[in-house]
Amino acid sequence: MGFNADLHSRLDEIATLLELTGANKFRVNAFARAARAVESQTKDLSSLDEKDLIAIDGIGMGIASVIRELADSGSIEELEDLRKEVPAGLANVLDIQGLGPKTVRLMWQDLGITDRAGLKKAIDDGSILTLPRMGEKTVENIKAALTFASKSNERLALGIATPIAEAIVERLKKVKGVKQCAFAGSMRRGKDTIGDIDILVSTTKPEEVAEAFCEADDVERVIARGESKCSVRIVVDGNSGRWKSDGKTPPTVGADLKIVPDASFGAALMYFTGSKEHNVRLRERALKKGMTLNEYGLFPDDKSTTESPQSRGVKAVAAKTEEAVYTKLGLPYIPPEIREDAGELDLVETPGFIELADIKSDLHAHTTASDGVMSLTELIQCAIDRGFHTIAVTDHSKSSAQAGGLSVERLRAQRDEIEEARKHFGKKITILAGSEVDILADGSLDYDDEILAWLDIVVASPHAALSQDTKTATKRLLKAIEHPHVNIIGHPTGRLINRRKGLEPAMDEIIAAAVEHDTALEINAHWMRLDLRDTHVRAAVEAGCKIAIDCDDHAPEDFDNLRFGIATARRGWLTPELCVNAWAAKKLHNWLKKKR
DNA sequence: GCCGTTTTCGGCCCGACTGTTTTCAGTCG
Repeated sequence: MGFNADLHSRLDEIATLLELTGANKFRVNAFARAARAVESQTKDLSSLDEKDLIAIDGIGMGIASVIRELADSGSIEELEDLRKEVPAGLANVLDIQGLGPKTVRLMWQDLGITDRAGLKKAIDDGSILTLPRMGEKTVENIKAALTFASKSNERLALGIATPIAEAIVERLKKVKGVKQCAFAGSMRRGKDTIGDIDILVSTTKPEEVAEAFCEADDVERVIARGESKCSVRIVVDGNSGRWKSDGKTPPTVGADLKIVPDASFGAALMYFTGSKEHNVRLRERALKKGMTLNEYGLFPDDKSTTESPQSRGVKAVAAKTEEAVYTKLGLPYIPPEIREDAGELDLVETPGFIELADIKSDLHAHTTASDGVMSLTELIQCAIDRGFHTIAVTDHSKSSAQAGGLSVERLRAQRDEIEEARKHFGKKITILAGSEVDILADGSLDYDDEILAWLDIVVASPHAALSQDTKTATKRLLKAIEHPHVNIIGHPTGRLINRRKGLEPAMDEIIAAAVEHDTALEINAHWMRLDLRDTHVRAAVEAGCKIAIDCDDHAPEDFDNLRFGIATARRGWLTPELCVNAWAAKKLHNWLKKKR
C-alpha cells in the first residue's frame, strides 16, 4: 500500500473509532473529511512539510502534524490509543444499516457487545431489549440488516446499476400523474461504483408512484414507504460480460425514491444528486448570502427556527431548475460529475467538458484474431455506425497467450487483411493497423522495435504481474511511456472494479513522463475497468497530459460503454482539446505518425 | 479538528422516516 492509501485508511479509522468513543461529532467529521481530501491527492504526502499540507483544503495544523507523525515514525499515537480502547469488531457493528454510533456505543457499554457475533447473541437471548428505545420492531430490522450485511456490503459497478435505474425511470414515467422522473445520486455524478440507486419523481399522484415503485416484481424488500420517500431493495442480475461472474456481485441493491412537487424538481434534483459534501458547501454559501437551501428550494432566511420555509408558504427564490438555484447562489451551472467539493465552487463559468458527441474515433479494439467476438469487418462496420472517422485494430500481442495474442506472422497476416478492408470500405473510415502490446513485468514491450515502428498505432498495456510494488510498477510504466513508438498507455493500472486493485504507480511521475514524451494515457471505458480512474484523470488534465478514451471493444455492445468513459473523463475535468479521440482525423493521424 | 469578503472564536446543513414514545432520539442521505 502506498503512503497516501495507508494514510487515508488510518484517518478514516480514527474517525470511526472516535465516533464510537462518543467524541465531538465535528472532530469526527474533520478526520473523515481529511481522509477524503487525502484520497484525491496524487502527490506522495509523506514528502510534504506541514506548511504544504495545511494548504490542502480540509487539512489544518492538527491533522498535518498527524500526517508528519505517520511519515516520520510509521504510526499515529492517537490511533494506537484508540485501537486499545475500542474493541476491534465494533466498527463492523457500526457498518450495519440502521445502527449508528449512539446505539452501538450503548450496546458496547451496557451489554458488552464487541462484534457482530455478540450482537447476534444479544438478539437471540433477548438481552438487547433492555436497551433504551429498543423494541421488537427495531430488533427485527437489526436482525434483517445483520443477515444482509454478512452477505455483502460491496458497492455496485456503474455499468450494472445504470440499466437497473434506467428501467425504473422508464417504468415510473408511464405512471399516471408523473411530470418528471430522473435518477440522481452518485450514478448521475458518474462515479465508478454506486452505493444505491436514487430516483426522483414529480407527480400529482404520489400514492400511485409509491405503489409502482414499492410493488415492482424485482423488489425484494420494502424498508420504508412514506408520502414523499420510499426505500426498497432490488434484485440484481450480476452479469458482468466477458469477465465471468465471481459470485461477489451483491444480490440486491438499495433504491430510494423521492417524491417532490414539480415546482421543486430542480432543487430536489440537486439535493438528491449530491454529493453530500457539495450540498453542505452550497447550504453554507446560501446562509452567507442570507438564504437557506433545502430540497424544496432556495428560500430567504427569515431566521424562523420553528418550521421549514416551504411549510410556512414562504416563496422560493429559486427551485424549479438546477440552473436557477446555482444562478441565485452566484454560481455557474455545475455539471453533476464534478459536484464533489473539490474546487468546483470556485468556477466562474461552466466548463466545456468533453461530451459523448465529441468522440470521433476508437483507438483500442479487438477482433476474433485474439479474444474479440467481432470479425475485422464487423468491428469496422460498428465504428462506421457510430460515426467515427478512425478505428484502430489493436489485438493482443504474443505474450497474452490466454487471450490469443498474435505472433509476428499472424500480425503480418492481419495487416494484409486490413489492406483488403481499406479497399472495401474506401473513404468511409480510416482503419489503423495496430496492437495492444503487453508491457512486460520489467517494462519492456512484447514485440521488437522494428515491428512497433511498422504498426500504425501502439497501445501498450499491463496485463500480468499486477501485484508489483509501487517502485517496480512506476519503473515499468515509465519505461513504456518513454518508448519512442508507444502512442497510448492502455488501462494504466490494470485494476478491475471490486475484483483487483491493480498497480499503484506514483501517478505524478507517470503523468509528468507522459507529458514529456507526448504519450497519451487511456481511460478504458469498460465499466469493469474505468482506468485511469477519475482522480488520476484530474491530475493528468491539470498537468496537460493527453488522454485517450477507448472502449477496448471485444463485442459490438462494448461501444456502448463509451458513456462510462466520458463520465469518468468529466469527473476528471477533461476538455475535448486534451482528448485525442475528439480530434479531427488529420490532427490525430499526424500525432500518431510522429512516433512511427 | 477546520475555517473566516462580517469571525482567530464559535460556529459547523437540513429534512424525512421509523419506532419508540406521549414529544422525540437516532439514523440516513
